[in-house]
Amino acid sequence: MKETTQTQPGPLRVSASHRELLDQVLDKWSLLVMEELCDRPSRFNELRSAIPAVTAKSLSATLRRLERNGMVERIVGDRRPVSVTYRITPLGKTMREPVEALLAWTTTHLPAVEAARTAYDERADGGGHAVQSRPPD
Amino acid sequence: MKETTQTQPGPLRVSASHRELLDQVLDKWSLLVMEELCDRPSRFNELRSAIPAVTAKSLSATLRRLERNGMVERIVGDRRPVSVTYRITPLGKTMREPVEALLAWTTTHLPAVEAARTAYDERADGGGHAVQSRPPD
DNA sequence: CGGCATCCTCTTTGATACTG
DNA sequence: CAGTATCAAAGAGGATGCCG
Repeated sequence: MKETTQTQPGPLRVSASHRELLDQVLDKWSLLVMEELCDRPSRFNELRSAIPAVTAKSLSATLRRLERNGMVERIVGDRRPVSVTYRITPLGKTMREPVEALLAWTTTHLPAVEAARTAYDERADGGGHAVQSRPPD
Repeated sequence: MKETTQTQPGPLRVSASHRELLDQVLDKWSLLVMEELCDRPSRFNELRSAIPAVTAKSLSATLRRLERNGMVERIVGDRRPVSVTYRITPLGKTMREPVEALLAWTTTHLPAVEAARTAYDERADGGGHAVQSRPPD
């Protein structure tokens, strides 16, 4: 394990601006889209194919939001039936590292989380609360 | 063509399980609650005071979800008017690093994002799309 | 092909009130 | 104090249809 990073001093301040930005950038479809665009630029319908569960409306909204936040770039070709390509921006690329760290965390700890879920569900299922007494303060 | 030939950086796989876990742990109130509990254990109404915008219902739901996922621990004191304390678990602490990395990212890049937003809004306001021709493919 | 507009539903959230 | 129950409001998201 590498614990070279700061662990105990962190303020972990979650301001409204931070929250809003995370909401816009980590929402349901954004991560999938960013994942695709990190690999290569894609056109609208390529993205739809790559992410079958997304509807045109949601994809469109996601792309516009990401574009507005400077994460992706919308490139319109001058062909006839219009061809639009989306590409990740340099700013968008900077997001990759922290997001990957987060994803790595989920990969590492998902088993522990699932164990906790099972334990919790069994506890709730069995009857009352199995809690130990521990006087606070 | 290259399929999933990810190069140097990590895979960035966003599976359904990852997505679900992130949704449970990064949602609207969870980060605020975790932030509080990282500092010190707190009781229910302490958390309500610390996070004025949250309702009892939402806080309750958030805490139960975090508890189910093994991120926080619910400790019931044996006093008369019941005192319940919430404390972060070791598993919960492991989340702090990647979350802080993400928060640091927002802090670093929020100015760039806001600039992008302004530029986008002005572009949209001015009229149609200011698009440059760039033939894809 | 790449969208946006409309309608409609389903989920989430908040306000309020009540309980152990 | 620490919640739960209920209702109302809001919003995300899907389905469909049209347009450049």
